[in-house]
Amino acid sequence: MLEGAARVIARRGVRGLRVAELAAEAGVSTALVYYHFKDRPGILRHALAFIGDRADRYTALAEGFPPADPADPRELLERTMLLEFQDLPEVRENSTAWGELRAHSVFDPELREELAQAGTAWVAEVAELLAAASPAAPGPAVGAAAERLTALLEGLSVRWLSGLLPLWHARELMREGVRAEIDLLGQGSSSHTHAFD
Amino acid sequence: MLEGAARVIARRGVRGLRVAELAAEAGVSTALVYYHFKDRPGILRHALAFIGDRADRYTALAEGFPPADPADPRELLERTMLLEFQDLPEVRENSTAWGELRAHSVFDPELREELAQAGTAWVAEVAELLAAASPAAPGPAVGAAAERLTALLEGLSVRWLSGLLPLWHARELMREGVRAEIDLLGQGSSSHTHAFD
DNA sequence: GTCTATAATACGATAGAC
DNA sequence: GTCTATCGTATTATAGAC
Repeated sequence: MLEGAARVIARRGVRGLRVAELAAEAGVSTALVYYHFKDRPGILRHALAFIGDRADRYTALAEGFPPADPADPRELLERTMLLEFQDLPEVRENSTAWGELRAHSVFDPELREELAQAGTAWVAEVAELLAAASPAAPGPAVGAAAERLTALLEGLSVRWLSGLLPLWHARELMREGVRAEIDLLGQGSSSHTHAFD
Repeated sequence: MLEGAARVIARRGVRGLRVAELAAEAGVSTALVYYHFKDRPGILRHALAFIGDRADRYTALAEGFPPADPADPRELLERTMLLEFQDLPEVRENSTAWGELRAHSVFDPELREELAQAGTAWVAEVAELLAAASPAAPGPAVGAAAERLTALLEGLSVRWLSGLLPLWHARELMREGVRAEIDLLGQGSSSHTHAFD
């Protein structure tokens, strides 16, 4: 039933989700949906949690996998970021639903808390990978790079999912972005501090 | 009336837009709204065009303005990108509405065409500024950098608007992003070409 | 062009049987 | 736990007068 909710959100968006459609998708009555989730916001809450868990699950895949496990940390980071850009139903569905929840949170303060938590954890994870790839870099610079990379990922993801950017191109831009940030971190902490504004 | 539509979209989102609310906002009856825009999709179409125009108008502001007009092209680019990150009602409203239309386009193919056009123009504009800031850089590299910077802007914008990122921080990350891409372009086109994947 | 109804329907939610 | 039936309301859209 939660899978059904994720599927419907990915197909219609958060506000496009109709309880009747979700019920049909899961092959049950609307009454049963309400029995389990109480009301519409309840559906959204559970779906959000489910989608978040599922994303964690396949993010964990980047570690422990085929070519070169303990290998180059830069490649591990690159692989992790590229996990979001795959034309597999589950990934596409998850990316779409997650992006929609993110976009929706602009208008729905209730969604923000859980989203903020997940978002912070995700940025921290990227920062950790980044730090491994560039051990000499100062903490704040790594944090900023992680925020930029995750924001870039989200921007590219929307373009891919709305068909504005072909998958291969999104992947290439993401890869180059990772390299750019790592280069920048490696380049050392000279000049680039500015106090104005 | 179009101002009203933009305002309501910024407040409730595309799918949260209610014809009655828009009518109230503009101080007219719902019937009059339908008289002018035909139906709900019509409202969206016109609102989208209006919001796009308004964005163009204030993007043009970055050129011809106070400190140092013919100055450093890098600073011009930086200023242009930062125009989206201002806590002024009109800017916030426009950013919110535009972001929402972008997000909504994932689910609504009809919105894509006009959105794609505006998006392409915007990327091209950034590419031009980028080329001016780094004249020696090869065209494709400049194009890629422009796509990354605009995608980064969009990702940061969503985070700012949903309260996940304070304005000053979004601005700082954007500024550093611009510098990173320009540095990268300046650094020359050595190594960074990859044929795998 | 602009209004006051009002029709038509879509949608969330619940009651009550099994 | 699960269903069928249905209620109440919110929302889009139109008719018809001014």
